[in-house]
Amino acid sequence: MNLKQLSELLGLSQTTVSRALNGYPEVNEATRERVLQAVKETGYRPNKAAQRLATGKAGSIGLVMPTAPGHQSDVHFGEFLAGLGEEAVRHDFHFVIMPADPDDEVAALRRLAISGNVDALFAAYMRGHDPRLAMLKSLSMPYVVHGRSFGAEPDYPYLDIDNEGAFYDATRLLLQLGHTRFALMNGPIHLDFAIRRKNGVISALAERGLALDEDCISHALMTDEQGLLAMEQFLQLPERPTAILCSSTVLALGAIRAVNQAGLRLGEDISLIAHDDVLPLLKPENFSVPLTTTRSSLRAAGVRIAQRLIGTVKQAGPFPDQELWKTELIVRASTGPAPQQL
Amino acid sequence: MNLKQLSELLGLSQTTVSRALNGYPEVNEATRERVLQAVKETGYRPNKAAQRLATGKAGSIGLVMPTAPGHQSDVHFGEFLAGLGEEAVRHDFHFVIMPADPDDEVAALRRLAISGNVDALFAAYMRGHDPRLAMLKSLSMPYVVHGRSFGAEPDYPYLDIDNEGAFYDATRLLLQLGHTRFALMNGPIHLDFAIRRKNGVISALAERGLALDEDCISHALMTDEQGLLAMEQFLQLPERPTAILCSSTVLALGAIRAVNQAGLRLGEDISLIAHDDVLPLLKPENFSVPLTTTRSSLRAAGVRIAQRLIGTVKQAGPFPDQELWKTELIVRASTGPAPQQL
DNA sequence: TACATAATTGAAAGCGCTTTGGATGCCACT
DNA sequence: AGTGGCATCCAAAGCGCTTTCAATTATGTA
Repeated sequence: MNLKQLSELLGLSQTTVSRALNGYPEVNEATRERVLQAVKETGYRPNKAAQRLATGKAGSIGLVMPTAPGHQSDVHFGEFLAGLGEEAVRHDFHFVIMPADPDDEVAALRRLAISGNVDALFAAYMRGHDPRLAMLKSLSMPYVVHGRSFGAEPDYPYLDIDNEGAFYDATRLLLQLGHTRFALMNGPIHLDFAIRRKNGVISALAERGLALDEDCISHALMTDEQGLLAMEQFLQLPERPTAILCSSTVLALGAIRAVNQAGLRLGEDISLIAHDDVLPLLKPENFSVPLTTTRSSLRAAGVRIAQRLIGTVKQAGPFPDQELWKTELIVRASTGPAPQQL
Repeated sequence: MNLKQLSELLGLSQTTVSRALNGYPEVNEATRERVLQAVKETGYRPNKAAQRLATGKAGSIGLVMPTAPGHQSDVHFGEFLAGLGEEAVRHDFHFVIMPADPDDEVAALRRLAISGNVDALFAAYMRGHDPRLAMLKSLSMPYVVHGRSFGAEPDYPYLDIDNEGAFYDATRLLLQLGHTRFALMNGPIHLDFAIRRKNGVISALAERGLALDEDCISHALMTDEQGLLAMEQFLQLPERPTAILCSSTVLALGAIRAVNQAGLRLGEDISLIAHDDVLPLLKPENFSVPLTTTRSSLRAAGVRIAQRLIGTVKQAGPFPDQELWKTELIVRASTGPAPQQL
């Protein structure tokens, strides 16, 4: 069943039927009713490819999924996608996911844009001086970036959380509890959020005249395995840190195992604050010692970005170009006063 | 730059240029070279929407992502997607992801098929007597199902792992170690794999004249939280089970926490075997007591399904319609001889 | 040399939709 | 009666590609 058949069935022109379906005003209400009724009866669905060819609009947003043989799938990606999806489903939008080698993201993004398969683009895992920004700007297609790109002019549409503020606040709390020896378990240093979180820690420490030793920083993929390794390193330092800032609850998972294996007690010998993306899989309140966290829902960010993207495509009102979400600092049992010096 | 412009530039007809690009044999090699060269210079990219409209092929496979406000995102989904992606990227395929309410999957699948946006479909999270099978069969579109549907005639293309065999083998191992009191922490009972795994356990026990008590079975979402709760229940039973079969390492995470909190030792007081989907996030060898597992890579399954789907669309040789992968039983420290009766 | 055959190329007809640029009829108002 | 305005509707021209059918040229055969 296509438009032509439907219009013949109704004794109307394709034009009128098309207009009736797309809500144009110049069609008689009675006629519109008749068309809608016929659609219901016949189960007619417009062919998207034809619609797209005619309008240029696709009803979909494109994103690049970093993947490669051996590339670890990322829990955070799935969670964010769920948020995007939750909103997309309300507007009958879908995603076109272009899998791409992580080294090939710029090209993949361009391919996606040129393919004509998408109306808007989305990019995440931003890096410092990210080359994708220039590429996105050069396209005449709406886009929103999740995160920011350190070092780049902030003149692009983004949604980010206040990573620096989060880790600044977390560090301050630990300072107030009397800690003086800090360590940071961070994500890969080329990623924007890692840079900012590190800056947050450093500036809070600087206010007390403290510095963050290079030995007390780890940059690694955010897996529990890396968390374990990093923490083992920290614990072997001559001046063992007592306060740990941790970029993910996933890292914390491994870190805490290391703490336990060393016979130390979390929240007493070692205080730890992790950033919590609100992954359903890893609830900080369910850890055997519940985790103090800086919290911001990754999924909520997905919902919001989908809103902005879809809204822009549908020309539904202006959206703020830049949004910076504050995080919450939630205190649980993994933080406590610094142990007394012996 | 479109086909017309390109062909004018070359002084050829659109027909010839199109043929040159799509590898048709009836075009002179010299001409083809000339065309390919021009494409490189101009950066011409065929408009996918037009291509699709003309051919009916879209170069994409469709899948439904179960999602809804409050619906937990699933680590397993992301991992599987990564596998699909890894293969898709090799063939310049992409995905169209249709987010849908879990109760609405049949309709979502149909919408996806009718939309004309995809060449093939994929369905997962199969249930017993799954209604999607009839729907998929009625479509004239290639599809592959991940998992099977218990109770339905197995005449549809699927890739599944031998869930029953896996849990049968695991149970047998525990029996050989002298265990007699078993419990099963399973996924939601409506899911196919849960049904089969339960059957595997029951049939292995039956061979020794043992039965699985209803109190010793839990069916729940596979989160660590549910794992914790289920294990707490088990531990309070008058005849505490000593052997636990567990449908996911995620469940095991919570279960083990409960074991520790009860002051019991894993691998001594309690033996546990979990099914391992090879999630990068949760490696069983990294658990504080490394886990004995039945193993089958979810990601590998994704790769294989993408292969079959894409291969079918491209008409690249026949593929087996039904595949059943054996799992590996890998023994680590979480299993040990049954504790002596006191 | 004449004719069948193979190798190349093109013109044009769609694919199913949207949208431009009229038609048409009806009404109110000069 | 004549005019302009309005509400409806339609014919037809694309959107950019593939593919059928036909034309043209080159090659081989008798």
